[in-house]
Amino acid sequence: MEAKTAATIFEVLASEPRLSIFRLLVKYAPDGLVAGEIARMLDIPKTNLSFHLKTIVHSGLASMEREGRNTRYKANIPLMLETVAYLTTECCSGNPELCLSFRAESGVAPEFLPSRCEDRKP
Amino acid sequence: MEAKTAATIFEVLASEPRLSIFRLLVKYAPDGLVAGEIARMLDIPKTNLSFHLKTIVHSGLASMEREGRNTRYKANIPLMLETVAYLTTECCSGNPELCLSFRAESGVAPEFLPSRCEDRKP
DNA sequence: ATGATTATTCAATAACTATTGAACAATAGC
DNA sequence: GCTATTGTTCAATAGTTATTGAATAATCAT
Repeated sequence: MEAKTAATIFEVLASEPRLSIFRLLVKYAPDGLVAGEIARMLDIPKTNLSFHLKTIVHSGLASMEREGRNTRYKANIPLMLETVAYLTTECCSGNPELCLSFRAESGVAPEFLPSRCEDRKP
Repeated sequence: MEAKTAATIFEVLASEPRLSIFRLLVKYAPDGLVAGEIARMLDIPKTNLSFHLKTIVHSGLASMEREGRNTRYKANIPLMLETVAYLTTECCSGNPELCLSFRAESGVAPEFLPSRCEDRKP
């Protein structure tokens, strides 16, 4: 993943309304939700919701498709995983042993941490 | 990690200059770099660099310490790992099987993907 | 002390992002 | 065809973030 792409994705996740929208889409994956449902669930005015959804779709983190008069939005989970991988790669590149030692100290449960980045091949 | 904290961190990573700075600090972990070195390496005016470094430090993604007339900045790798964990959790919450299947299909090498999120306990 | 080096703060401006109500377009049901 | 429903686009405004040069502070070397 290129840095520019990554920055665009982080820009989406950097706004609280957008992060909420995305989390909701992940929760309702793989079917997703239509705009009206999102607006109701998060209590965001529809016009502002459209604005944010446009940004999210533009980043690639969600897809949209028309369904009659509704528009259905679905989270792009592979792209989210690629983003996770990007951050992990940043961590490991050049510093595998560091990554390993920090993982051991961090208070985060092991099953939520990236695995085996310290084993990767150069 | 709270959503608000995550949003702050994503805000840091959402700007290209800041993402470059952070990547550089990760690359030079654990010793970090002093401001002047960063400015030279990335060709960012020092006054603008200060501005961005302040944001990064405020988010917690880097620490700063004076060294004579230099200021040394170091990446906070554990916080980056927590952020990775947060994204992973978002992905998996409610959808472990989905996460698993997408991981299998994704073109990303397994050692760069979050592991065993599908095994986590509720 | 003086001058050179390093980095931050300040102030001004530029650029961008968010929010909202009103207008508009498209579809569905009668 | 009309009306209600669903969503998007537009325009105006508000708010926030980025960038820069000039001024300032702190340290080091002589």
